[in-house]
Amino acid sequence: MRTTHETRERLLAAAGEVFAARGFRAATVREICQRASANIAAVNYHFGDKEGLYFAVLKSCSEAALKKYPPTLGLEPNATGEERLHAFVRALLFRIADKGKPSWHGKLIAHEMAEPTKALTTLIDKVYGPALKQLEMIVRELMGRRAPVTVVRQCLLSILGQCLYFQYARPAIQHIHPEQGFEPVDIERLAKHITQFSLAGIRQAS
Amino acid sequence: MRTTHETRERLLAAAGEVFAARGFRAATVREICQRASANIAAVNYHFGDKEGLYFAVLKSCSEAALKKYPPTLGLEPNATGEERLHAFVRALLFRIADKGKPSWHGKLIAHEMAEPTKALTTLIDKVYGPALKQLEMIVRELMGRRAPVTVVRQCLLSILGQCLYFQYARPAIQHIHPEQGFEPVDIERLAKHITQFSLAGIRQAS
DNA sequence: GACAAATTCAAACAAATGTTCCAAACATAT
DNA sequence: ATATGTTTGGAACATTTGTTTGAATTTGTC
Repeated sequence: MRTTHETRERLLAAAGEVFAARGFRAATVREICQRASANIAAVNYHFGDKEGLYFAVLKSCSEAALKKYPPTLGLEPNATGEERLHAFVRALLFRIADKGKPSWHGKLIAHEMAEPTKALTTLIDKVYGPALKQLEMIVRELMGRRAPVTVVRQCLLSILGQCLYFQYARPAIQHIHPEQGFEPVDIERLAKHITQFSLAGIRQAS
Repeated sequence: MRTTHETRERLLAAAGEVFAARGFRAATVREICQRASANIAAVNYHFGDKEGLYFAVLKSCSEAALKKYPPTLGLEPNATGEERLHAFVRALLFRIADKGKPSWHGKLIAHEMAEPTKALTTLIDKVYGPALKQLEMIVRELMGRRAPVTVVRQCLLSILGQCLYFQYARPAIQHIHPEQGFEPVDIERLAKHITQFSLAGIRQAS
């Protein structure tokens, strides 16, 4: 039988919104089903239970985010280390600031960090591991072969921290600095700043 | 009547642990009362409702954290901008990495960020506003009077991002880099790195 | 010691929530 | 058209959770 899985898709979409807005625990299957115009029992039928739906959403979102903004966003094959760092930062920021489906991803991850479920480690290994390796190679190239691993790691965390801060502290930032926008123009500016800031930090540490 | 408020204090302590571990919604008053060896009705009697207890914990924790690690931690009155930046970063990191009562604070804030309640804006205005102003003055001093406000703000966010990342992504960091410790020695090293990294970034942006 | 206020306690309540059940509706293949 | 497997619908169930209630107990004051 060729199942169209219409309601399954609708559930996935609705669950993305609700989980992102309320977090796993606070989200109710009733609200999700209502938004999806599905029956209450639909979640259990299609995903086993609420947790199964959550994992499916997480998987779907992270894949969508990485697909829409790959870490090599608009990069020449023979790009320099500086250009590759900029591309990485830019893609990461756009992934965070996106307003469509991938944007749920950021909020879901934020909830995961504050209150990790079993899904977190899986997600890190499968989705973020490769991206992190990539950044590590960029930093290593910028610092030279002789840089100790601990220093490379610290620089890695500094770069990631600057980017992910916007995911973590968005509500606070918008409250303290209401003039800070999150439009594409602002993101571009931000990406340039973080790249320059980090390049200076990296060179100083080399 | 001179009320000793013993159970009130015990509730506050127990609630700190439980709220930090599970977040506001997932925490149950039953578990809190059990840990505090108090009756189920104690929360409502002493704090009105669960939310009242939560606000009280948040207030108590943030005050304790700022008191234990003031932003001027071990600073000479005639310190240089570099020294003051280092002191600020160091205090912030220690506040985050603390294992006692103030450590709950970090996790509570993480939950607030992922899912803001009314308490967040109040907390930002009352507790974090002053500390942020302080960092802004340090950065401004380092960058010189002629630095545009937008650039200062970006550097501010870069510094905060590097520090708060350890609060936000602790579970992920510990999973990816299990060799990264959070002991006082590690924090000192980290504070030095972030300070140097940021100083280079700031000078580059000036 | 007696009285009043404050606190604790056990029990129950009301609302919300994830899940299950089973019949009805639907789609597909023979 | 019939049979079979799949999906949906509505209702009910079992559990959890925050809150309330009213009596019992403790505490402070005179």
